[in-house]
Amino acid sequence: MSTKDRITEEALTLFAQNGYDGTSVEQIAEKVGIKAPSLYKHFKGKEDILNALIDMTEARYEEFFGSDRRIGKLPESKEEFIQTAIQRVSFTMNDPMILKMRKFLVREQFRNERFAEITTKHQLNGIREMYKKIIEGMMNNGLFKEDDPELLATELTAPVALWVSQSDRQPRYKDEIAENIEKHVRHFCDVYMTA
Amino acid sequence: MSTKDRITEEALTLFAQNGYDGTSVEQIAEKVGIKAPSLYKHFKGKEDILNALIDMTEARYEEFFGSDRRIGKLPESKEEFIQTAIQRVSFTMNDPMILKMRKFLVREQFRNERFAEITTKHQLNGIREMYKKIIEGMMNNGLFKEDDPELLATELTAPVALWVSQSDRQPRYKDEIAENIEKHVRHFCDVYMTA
DNA sequence: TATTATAGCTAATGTTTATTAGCCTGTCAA
DNA sequence: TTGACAGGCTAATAAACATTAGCTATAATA
Repeated sequence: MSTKDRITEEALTLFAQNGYDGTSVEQIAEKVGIKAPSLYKHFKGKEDILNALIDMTEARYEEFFGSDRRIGKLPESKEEFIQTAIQRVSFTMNDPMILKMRKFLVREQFRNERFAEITTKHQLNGIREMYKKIIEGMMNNGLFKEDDPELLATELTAPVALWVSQSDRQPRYKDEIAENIEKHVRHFCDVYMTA
Repeated sequence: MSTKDRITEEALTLFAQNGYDGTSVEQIAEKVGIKAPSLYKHFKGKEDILNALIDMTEARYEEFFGSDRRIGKLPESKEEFIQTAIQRVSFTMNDPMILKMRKFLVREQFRNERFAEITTKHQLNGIREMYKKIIEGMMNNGLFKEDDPELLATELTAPVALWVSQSDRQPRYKDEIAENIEKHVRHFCDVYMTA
């Protein structure tokens, strides 16, 4: 892996842990295994790293959740819907890169408009839009009762998003949170799915 | 107002805006109208201010949302339930002190266990517990269909919490967010309330 | 009235931090 | 072989920062 990539990698880890203002250029350099001034051969300055990171975060997010291909084929039963939903959450909750990106965003969301916007997409609109499409499709297939897909997507994803952010903050409750999520998803399906 | 109180007040504003690490003791002093060294007549150091603030945040939170008296009398109709719910959200979203406390917590939630815990209570468990009690009571009065009050409370409050945090981040969408919240609350009531 | 505590101030200190200047070495193309 | 460049290094710099020392004036207290 190139030094430049190692820098962004370690910077993301540190920014997620201690925030941008709580991280020094020297700390980043040390983790990479170089001296701080060498870092300026790859980036113009500290803020340049931050901008590279937000670009990377956006790109990775797009890659993971953006494409319609991510939806894959529509679940054909209640149990399949539940399984894929839970599996998706588990991935989101445990993948180290996504976890870091989420903590990074939560910490820096107030830095400027762009950060705010990406944070909203990342933890609110993105996943909701995805489920809106899935639920819409499954409504057409008669697996969901007729209702507003947007509202249903919100009611499914919002509790999950909140619990995931709790697990970022208090990882020791992960198991309990996973249970809550499963219970919630099952209840949601009982209420809004047919049969 | 005492100088000590003015210090915590201005510190909260600045910490909410720029974070703890992004705020200098000098900035706080300037807003208060004193010089930085004078601040040490009231607090042992910067971290001492932080701790005073988290105490204050917890106390205010308890005051606003903690007591059972906050629940007041149970709503006696669907429309009353909706009205009080929306009114509560509007207060939460717009009260300047609560808004600052929330931004402060979101920014500093990873600082230590205590911050994490208070953040979870503040934006997750606290409000859910309150609505769990309300919904439980209204179930007994026949206004809600029989169901798990905890799950219903989650499904009501989680989307609201997420939208409120969006409005902290992107206040220009406040109106749209308020609309979404009202739509969501009405849909929730249509599904889970009787008649 | 004499004294003491409070709460402000200026000046200073030591540390941390981001960044720059300038040097050295290994790699690769001309 | 020469020359240029990439990417590392050390040393230095200037600014920001938290904090301390010590002075002073005012207000409360004895």
